[in-house]
Amino acid sequence: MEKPGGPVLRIGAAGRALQRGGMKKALVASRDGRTDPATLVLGAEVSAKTQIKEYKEQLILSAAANLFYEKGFQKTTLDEIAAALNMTKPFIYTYFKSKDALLEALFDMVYSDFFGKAYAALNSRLGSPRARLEAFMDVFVRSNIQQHKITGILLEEEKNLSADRIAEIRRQQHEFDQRLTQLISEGVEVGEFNVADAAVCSLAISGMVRWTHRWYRRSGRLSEEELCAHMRGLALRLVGWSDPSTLTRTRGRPLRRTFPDRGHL
Amino acid sequence: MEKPGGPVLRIGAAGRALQRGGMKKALVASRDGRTDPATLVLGAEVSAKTQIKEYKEQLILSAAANLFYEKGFQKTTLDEIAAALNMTKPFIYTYFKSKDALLEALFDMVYSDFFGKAYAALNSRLGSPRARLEAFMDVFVRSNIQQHKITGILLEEEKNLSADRIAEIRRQQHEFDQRLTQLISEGVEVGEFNVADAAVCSLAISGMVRWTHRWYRRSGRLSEEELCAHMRGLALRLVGWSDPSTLTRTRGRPLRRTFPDRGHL
DNA sequence: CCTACCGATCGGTAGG
DNA sequence: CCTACCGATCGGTAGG
Repeated sequence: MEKPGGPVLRIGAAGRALQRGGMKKALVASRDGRTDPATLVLGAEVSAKTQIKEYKEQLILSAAANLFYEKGFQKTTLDEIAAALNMTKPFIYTYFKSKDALLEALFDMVYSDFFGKAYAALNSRLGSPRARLEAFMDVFVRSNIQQHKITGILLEEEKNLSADRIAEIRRQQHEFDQRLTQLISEGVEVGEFNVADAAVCSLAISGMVRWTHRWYRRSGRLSEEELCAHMRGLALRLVGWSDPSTLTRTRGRPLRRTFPDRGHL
Repeated sequence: MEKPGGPVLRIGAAGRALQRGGMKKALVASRDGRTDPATLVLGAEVSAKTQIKEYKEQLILSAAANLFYEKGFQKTTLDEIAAALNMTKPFIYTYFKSKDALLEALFDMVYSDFFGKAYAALNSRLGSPRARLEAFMDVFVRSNIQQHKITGILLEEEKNLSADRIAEIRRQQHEFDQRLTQLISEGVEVGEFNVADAAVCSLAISGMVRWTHRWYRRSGRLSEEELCAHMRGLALRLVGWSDPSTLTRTRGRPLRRTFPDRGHL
């Protein structure tokens, strides 16, 4: 349902070169693998410079994210981030105005990417509540595991942001919860779902998914697809899904006749 | 199923006195409300001193926990903790040997209390898997909401502990996951539960419950009892519970005839 | 139980 | 893009 690898912190060939040989080799790898010829022809000098600038910002953020994930934001020093890039601290200050700005940039990247995709899945006018919930779960789970380092940072370093940013994040999180709750309520109205409290159910789903960043590893027993399938099935259980095509009604109440996750498990 | 208020950081009359008037008033409140006459008669001077010492440790930990929760461990200074107690920094050092020791003590308190209760519920030889799961959920949810500040600290400040302590915590967490998985597997074997992957199901339950510390407030819409009831019902859905007394078998497979959470919702 | 202090760390910058 | 540095913060302690 979604291509692997969002636009956030692609650590591909250049990222691996970075880990081996530092910033300079990474820039060479970048030119090899990522140059867009059209841009070079049309945009000439200026555009290439812009591209390199943005790429360096990505490399700095990538190094910062790795260290923030391993040691935490506060225990990571700018000298360490610079060392991971084979550079020195003032270099970072030519791209980011402060240590806090690095953390903010990481939040921006994930949030702008994730909410867009999640809301597209939740809101799509095509499809039953069940289909939309499944599409949403796919986005949600994949975002958590593909960006699992950044997901961890988002959860644990929130308090290091400015009060304004924290308020903004809480607002977005609240809207996210409301939209998922809304989808569940719609499912209840059309008789596909059956829940006592749509808000609690929505938060249960969020917790179940967000906790995965603590235990799931791509190198482990379950593939990404398998985890998604399990999580979709479990979400359908939480919303009390029943297939309208197979249910009969007893005193106005839908009676479940299939296992909600039979198709996946 | 469990009395409210575990032995961890009881912030009762003395704690409130602390917030109003600092350490000295809190000690007075302590003598009023908590003195055990038997101890005074038998243990005389020494025992009373020990009691006061332990009580001061509790007050320090309580002040530290509040600040760690609000600002995070690293951003909280010892001077701030001392100020919250109307004392100065060296006072804290007569009870704890370092800032890290404060965090470790908080972890110790919760872990020693919680795992004991949780394992008692999980292992009790009396009762069906369903009954044991419900008892466990009750302990798990209540622990999360009654100690919700400390629960938050446990989750977010783990990385500030020593490597040894982190390893120990991971080991305990892993054992916890395995025991819950074991209960689910037993339920599947006797036909009460129906899950594709007991380990994933167990982690889904943990995530669902642990996330509550992010959104549940006792002052909100749901009472503690109501939240517990919802969470029990949702856990039963996740494990695919079906009541053995009402199910019939079709090709060897139990067919669910009741809503797993009807009793609660 | 406090006053007064040390010493290390680290974010940030001047100047080239 | 680096060398070299400043200045503030803060955990921890001496001495009373």
